[in-house]
Amino acid sequence: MKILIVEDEVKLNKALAQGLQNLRYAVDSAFDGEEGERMARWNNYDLIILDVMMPKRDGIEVCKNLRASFKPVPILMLTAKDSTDDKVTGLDAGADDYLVKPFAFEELVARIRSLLRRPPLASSDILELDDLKLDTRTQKVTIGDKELVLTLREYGLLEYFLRNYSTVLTRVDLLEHVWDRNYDSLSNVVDVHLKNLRKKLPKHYAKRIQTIWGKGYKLV
Amino acid sequence: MKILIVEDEVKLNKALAQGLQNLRYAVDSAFDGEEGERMARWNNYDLIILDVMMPKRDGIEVCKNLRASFKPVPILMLTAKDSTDDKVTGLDAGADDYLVKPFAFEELVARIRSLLRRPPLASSDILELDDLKLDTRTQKVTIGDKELVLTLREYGLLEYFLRNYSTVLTRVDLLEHVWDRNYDSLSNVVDVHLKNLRKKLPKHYAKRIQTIWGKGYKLV
DNA sequence: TCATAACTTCACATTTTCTTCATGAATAGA
DNA sequence: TCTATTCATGAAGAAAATGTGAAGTTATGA
Repeated sequence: MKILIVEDEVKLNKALAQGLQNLRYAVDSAFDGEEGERMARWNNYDLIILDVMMPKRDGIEVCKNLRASFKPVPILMLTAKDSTDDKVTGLDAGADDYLVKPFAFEELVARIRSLLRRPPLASSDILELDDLKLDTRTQKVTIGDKELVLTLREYGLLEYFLRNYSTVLTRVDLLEHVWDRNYDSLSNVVDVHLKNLRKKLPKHYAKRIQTIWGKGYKLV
Repeated sequence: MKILIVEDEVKLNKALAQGLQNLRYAVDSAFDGEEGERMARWNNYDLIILDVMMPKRDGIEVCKNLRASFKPVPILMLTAKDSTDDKVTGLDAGADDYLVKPFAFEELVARIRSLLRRPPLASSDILELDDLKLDTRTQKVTIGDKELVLTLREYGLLEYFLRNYSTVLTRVDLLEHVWDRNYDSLSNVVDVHLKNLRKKLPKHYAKRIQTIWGKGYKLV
């Protein structure tokens, strides 16, 4: 198991590294956010311990950047503050757990174990279909590294299809889950927005939203 | 994804609604327990945010009632109190998560994400006949690993036969269950579609839809 | 307030499936 | 065997569902 420690306090960094090495983890150290992010990109760590307050680039940003490029590695944040705000910002940025300084080494180890035990959390807030990715945090849709700009309804439809992969969805289903006001079912709004969505998707994705005649649609 | 907010503090309700709308959720609002419960029953929300203390009917009761009528929607409770007692009551009533007021909006969002991550429990029942399988969720019919493409009526007939294995079904039975509008019984629509279905099936399956002379058909 | 983008409605084109119909084949009973 | 009835089938027009462009309406943000 390989762990990256990103922490600017040199003493703490070295102490943690030593402690974890004693427990037979392979450990790399980085001493600022920039270096940490670079190392995280180039290697496949099993876990990253990430300090929040750091020179050059703070932990929140590093975390966001890694998640934005779909690195699903578990991230454990270290923070000096205990404010809800900080906690939430960290979790929202895509961290999996956080620990408030100062902490007992034993507690850190316990959390590391728990994170490593966890089944690989498939980049949990990102819905994927091959190289199409929909990030529910940033509400961005990308295909490869190209962003797809969708309107509210198009986004809603795509999200719902991704969450219900291969399920046949009727127009009423879609109206109920993507629209907030209720329409009479004889409107063809769904058809129209679906057409627009298909048009924005590359052809091979558009084809995967199949029309089930007399029933509705499904994503395959 | 559609969310129902049940919260009597109008200002808070509206603020939450606005905030969630900005995150591209479809949002409905209710301002007391009674209204909330009614809306929850009439619509299929992906999540319900439910205040505990409310006029007319409190959140605990609404939650219990919904669970009693088997609404499996994720429920996130909001409460002003932090007593364990309250928390337990809420979870006991069938809530899935719990948030104490005042809370940071970001934390609410983090919890919503976590609840929505839970895969929708789409009941997938599969009807089988040897290696012919019909999945009602995906509405896909396969024989071995080959897909059989059926039209609406063909699919309906096959499904009904599978559900009534070895029962003699009259043309009227089939008309009533597979067709929605009513035909005069002297039409031969059923015969025609049955012929088409048989034609698409491999011979040994086609033969198993037997003609019962003077009565109807049965699958054996 | 105005300008712009997004949404909804509508009318019509297109596609797919359905139903009818005519005819021939099969069956049961006399 | 003959006959009346029932069933099977191919083909074509009818009907229904879906796709689409454009106009009108609503919402949003500067």
